[in-house]
Parts: sequence; structure tokens; C-alpha cells
Amino acid sequence: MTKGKDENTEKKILEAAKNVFQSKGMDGARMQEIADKAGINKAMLHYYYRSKQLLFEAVFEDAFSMLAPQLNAILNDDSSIEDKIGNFTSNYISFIIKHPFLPNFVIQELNRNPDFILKMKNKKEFPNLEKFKKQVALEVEKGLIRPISAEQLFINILSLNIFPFVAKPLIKAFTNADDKAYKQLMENRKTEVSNFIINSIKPS
Amino acid sequence: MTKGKDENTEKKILEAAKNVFQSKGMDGARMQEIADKAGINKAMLHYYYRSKQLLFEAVFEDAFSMLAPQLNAILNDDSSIEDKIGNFTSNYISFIIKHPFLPNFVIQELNRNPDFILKMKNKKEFPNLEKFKKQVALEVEKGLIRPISAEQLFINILSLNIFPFVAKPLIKAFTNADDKAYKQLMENRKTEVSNFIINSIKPS
DNA sequence: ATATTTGTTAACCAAATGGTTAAACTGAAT
DNA sequence: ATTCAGTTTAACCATTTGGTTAACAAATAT
Repeated sequence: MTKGKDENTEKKILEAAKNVFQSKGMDGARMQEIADKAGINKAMLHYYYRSKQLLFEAVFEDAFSMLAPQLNAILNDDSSIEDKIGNFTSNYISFIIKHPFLPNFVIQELNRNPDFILKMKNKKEFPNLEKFKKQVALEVEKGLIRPISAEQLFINILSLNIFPFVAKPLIKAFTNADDKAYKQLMENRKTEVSNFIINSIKPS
Repeated sequence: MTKGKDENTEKKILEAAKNVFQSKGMDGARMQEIADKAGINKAMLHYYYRSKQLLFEAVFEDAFSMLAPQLNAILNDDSSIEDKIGNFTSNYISFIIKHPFLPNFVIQELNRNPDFILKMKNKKEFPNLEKFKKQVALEVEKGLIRPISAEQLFINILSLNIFPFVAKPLIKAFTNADDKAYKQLMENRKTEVSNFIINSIKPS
């Protein structure tokens, strides 16, 4: 009753579940560990969420709905392609530094359970490429950027921004970086990636 | 005794273990499933490999030692940066189409067990950036490519080549591609990615 | 005050899982 | 034919794990 102690049990569970599921995945997560982290009895997990599967889904959907708006930003706002790339790169990298497990978690679990993405696709916030496709086609036609398909450009943007976080242990090992040096490398990418993409699509 | 039946039990186990571990990960894999896939009794797994952990490590090291040479190709051979990028992109994408679970498996398990990479780092085939760094610095100095750090360039090359496979379910969903369309998308990337990188580092 | 609903716990349960054991089979050397 | 090492199996074991139950506490309503 002193510090913001009890609060809401349901939220404490979700928080603990996030923590465990996002770092260990569905298969590696243990209900007991989640209960311990939440400081409650294991039976409470089932009282509030019925099963491991449902608790997991709550965590997953939560994670996905944090990522989706990031992507919609680049797909649906009205600035130029060049501005979008600059903004997205800088914002997304900042965002992931705050939530380092998110991309890996989402990708891993989607690979484990391919049906899962169908559920996500039905959500209205699910990223849609249509507007972006039109914009790319238009800017190509106007000669503002080199010819490139919107899909491939989008894949490239995602790859350059997301992969270095997903493959953190590999990157650290290849570049002989400790945690500090790795973080610096990622900070540098806020402008590096943006320049890299813009150079590539700039008309010659 | 008709078809290439018995062969070597140990190899049948490793093959089955690859199959199961690479698609389900260490935590999701079941020894029973591996035994079934190998067509043998579960006790044989322990007879030949002692424990799940050791069997897993055999599979992992096998996987890693398939990937390492691919990377060493781009880091250590003697062609120009531009040629390396063209060759690597095309070769690597072909390679992964044949072994679709590899990159995801390696990345996932390295994230799960960070100590694991230390063991890999001691292997002599572990990719080393030194030569590539010198080459990039030299080509930058000569004005053959734009100024860029070798580390960042290498990360970009890996990202653009590997990520689309790791994130296959996401890519398929975003681009509304079925398996056939996805494969076509990846085929197109053999030249797309190469052009994208080369455009970006070409001096203005 | 008292009944009733909601939240919480400890103890328990059945199934799954990695691993072991002891016996049996196989094939070559003696 | 017998021995003996290497191979294979079925049955078994201890532990872990997700999930349930029944009793208890704490609010909330009557």
C-alpha cells in the first residue's frame, strides 16, 4: 500500500508474460516463471487468461499492435518518399532500442505458427501497401526516384532497419563489438541507413 | 535391404534432428519426434549423442558451418567490391532457397543462448572482417565507391539478403503473395538487391 | 449483520518429456 | 559352436509442466 504496489493483478500478469514470452518464446516460456515474475500464484494465470495459449496470444497481439503503427507511418502519411525514409529510419531505430525483443519475438512466432498471421491480417491496423505503391509509381514517373517496385523498396527498408536488431548476436560477433559499441553502431544507422537508401533511389 | 535402407543410423539421426530442430527450435523439438522421423527407437538418440543438448549442438554447428563459407566468400576473395556484391547476392539467395530454415534457425538459437556464439567465434572458419575493411577503405580512398564504413556496408549487405527469408511470413502478408509469388519476389532480388547496393555506393 | 460474488492460495493431477536400464539381437573373431 | 563387442528395443523412471480443485479471504451487495 506504500509504493504503487498491488495495482491491477491482470496487468501485472500481462507485464510478466510479455517479459517472459518475448525473451523465451512460446515454447521456452514457463507458466511458473510468469507467475513468479508477477509475484502471484500460478492459478491466477488461468483465472485471468484460461490457458497458456490465450495468455500468449494476448502478449502477441499487444506486440503486433505496437509494431503496426510504425509501419503504417511510412505507408500512409503524405510526405515525400525521401522524407518518409528519413523519418521512419530514425524513429524506428529509436523505438526498437526501447523494445529490443519485439521484432525478434514477432518474427519468430509467426514462423512457428503460420496461421497466426491470418488473424493479424484481419485487423484494420494491418499495414496495407496500396497507397505506398501509388506514391512510388508516381514519383518514379515524375523522375523523382529511380525505377523500383514499391514492394522491393519496402522490403529493403524493412530489412535495413529491422535485421540488425534481429541478428544482434551475429552482428556483435562479426564486428567484435561489446554492448556499448553495438549500441553506437545502431545509433549511427539512424542516418547511415537513411542515406544509403536515398542514395540508391536518387535518379542519376 | 531393397532401397538404400539402413545405411548409417548415426547419420539418419542427424538428418532427422536437423529436420526437427531447424523447424521447431531447441525448445519446441521433441526427442520422440526425432526418433520417429529417423525410424528408430528413442534410446538410440542417447546411445549416439548422449543428450538432447549435445544432439542439438551437433545440428547447430553443422548449420553454422554451412553458412560461414558463404560469408567468407564476400569477405576474403579478391574481386572488386562491386563484383563481390553481385556474386554474393545471387549465390546467397540461391543457397537459401535450398535451405530455407537455416538463417532463421541460427539467428533464433543465437538469441536464445548468447554464450553459444563464443564457441563459434573460436572456429577458424568464423567470418573475419579485417581484409574487407582494408578493401573498403582502399576503394573509398581511390574514389571507386562513396565513403562508407565497412561494418555498416557489411551489415547492409547481410540485412538485404537475409532478412526477407527470416521474415517470410511477414513479407508474404504485406505483399499479399502466395508461395509462388513470394518465390518470384526472392528470385527478382538476386539482381534487385545487387543493383540497390551498388547504386548506393557508386560515387556521384 | 449476512449473504454473495470476486480474488487468491496451496495442494493436487494427469500427461508429456528427457533420460535410463536390462535384456535381446547381430555379426564377426576365435 | 562360442564368445564378445557393438547395436537395438521395450519398458520403465523421475521430473517438469500446464492445468484443476477446493477451501479460504476480501470485498460488495442485501
